[in-house]
Amino acid sequence: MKDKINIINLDGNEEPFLALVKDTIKKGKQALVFVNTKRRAEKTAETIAKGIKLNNEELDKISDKVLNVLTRPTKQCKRLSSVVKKGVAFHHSGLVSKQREIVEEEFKRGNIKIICCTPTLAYGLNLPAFRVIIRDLKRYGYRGYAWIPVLEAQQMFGRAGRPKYDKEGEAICVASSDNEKEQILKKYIRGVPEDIYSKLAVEPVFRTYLLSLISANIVRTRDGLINFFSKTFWAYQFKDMSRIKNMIDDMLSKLSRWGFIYYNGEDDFFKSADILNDKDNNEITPTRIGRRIAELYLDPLTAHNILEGLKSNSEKTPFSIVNLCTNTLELRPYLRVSVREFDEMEDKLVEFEDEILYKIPKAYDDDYEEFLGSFKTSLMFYDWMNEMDEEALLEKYNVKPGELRAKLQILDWLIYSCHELAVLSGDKEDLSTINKTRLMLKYGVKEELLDLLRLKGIGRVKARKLFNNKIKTIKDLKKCDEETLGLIVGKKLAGKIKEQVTFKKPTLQRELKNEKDE
DNA sequence: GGACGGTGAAACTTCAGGTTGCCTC
DNA sequence: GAAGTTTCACCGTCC
Repeated sequence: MKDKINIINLDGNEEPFLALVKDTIKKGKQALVFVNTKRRAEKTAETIAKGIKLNNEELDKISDKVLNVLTRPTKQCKRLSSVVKKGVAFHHSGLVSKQREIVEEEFKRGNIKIICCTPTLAYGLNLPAFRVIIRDLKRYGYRGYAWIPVLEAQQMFGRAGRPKYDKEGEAICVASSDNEKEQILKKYIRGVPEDIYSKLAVEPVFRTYLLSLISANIVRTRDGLINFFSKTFWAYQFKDMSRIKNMIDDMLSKLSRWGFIYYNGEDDFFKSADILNDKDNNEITPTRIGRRIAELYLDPLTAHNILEGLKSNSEKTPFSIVNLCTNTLELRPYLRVSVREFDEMEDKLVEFEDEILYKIPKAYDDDYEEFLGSFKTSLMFYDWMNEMDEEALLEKYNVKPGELRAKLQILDWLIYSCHELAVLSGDKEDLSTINKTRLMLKYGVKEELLDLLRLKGIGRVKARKLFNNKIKTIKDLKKCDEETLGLIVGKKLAGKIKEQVTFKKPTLQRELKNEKDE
């Protein structure tokens, strides 16, 4: 297909993107509007919803569905629900996954006409529209406010034109001045995409792959590893094989020092690899822990730090486990600690100091700010475990429901990994605290509610209700008559609960079941 | 005189996303 | 860079 480039000059008072959106709907087509922040995605969706006349029963139903995805709708749920009524939606990582699914599905079905989104929708998903409007080609990043990469813009352009429905598609960049128009033409239309670089050179990626190659029995000697990496795109691009060899040696040495690999013929598992470098073809074997780390897809450094933390003499508490697992690369980026919060964080730090299982950096250290960020993130998890109201928690930490869920999911995986590491390192003492912590996080409850949560149909809210009515255990539930129970949790659920406690023994299996978003 | 509320300017803050990861009846 | 949020000075009103 041949690309056609047109420049449209819009005049009038209306915002250009609004005029474009209205035109799309008039044509009976759909559009994606790309913007540079989550907030802007929501605001733009609201502006569009106000500016168009679209409403039908089907949309009312979808709006309702979107509103009631969580037990209690958050501000964001209400906002999304109200724009969906008009056939408009916003889409970004802050949405709960169920809501994202609904928005995508209903766009495919043609019910939702316009989606205002961040780049989430440019990747992976097959969500083509007749028209793609790129409202923002600049975004705040590590280099300040700057143009987005050409590759990314092209990825967005590529969403336009639906193979089955349209012969062609339109990708429209919005410029705010003549000068900007020229820049956009030069960079994105006539320009060349950026080079692609191998990610293998990034240390966490490199060490993870190195361990998994050994662990999966793909390569078992130093020579073999060098040979393997010499054939990668990284080596092709990087060219300097001697530096790559050094990196491999350094990493092997670390992995063996951490006890994740050993060299055959050596009885000391922890002997440093650099002593053994001359034995190029000496077989490298993963230790049991090393193999498990690779299976868990954990970064070996994370695993090492968790193991060191577990070795600490301090007593393990739910907070200390959460904090240990939060202070990892996997949970980055951490929440930001603003200047205003600095003092508050330091006060909290004094309060929780004894529960931190690793060395706290000094205030003048380079990594102190990063540490405070991870500390703040663990405080958010701690509030969640202490049953803080979800809306209040989102507000306090300035996060969106989807982001909280995503972070909780990663933490769950890390705490499971922590459990596995504790088992393999023979640390039986801490297992029950680790398991307990994982459950408290899964349901967002204090320890005292865990017994009640073994039953189906009871979540954090109902369990708290029962507990506050002095029904604290399964035993209490057995004693309580169905009528009284019905007054607390509703008639229907009371019956179900009674059935569970009378006939079946509640299983703990439910506890670790995947219950998405709730 | 002092407490209080409203107003607007100035200062400050924030800003995308993420493969696939483990367990499971 | 832009939009939203917080802070603060200033002013008028009321008791």
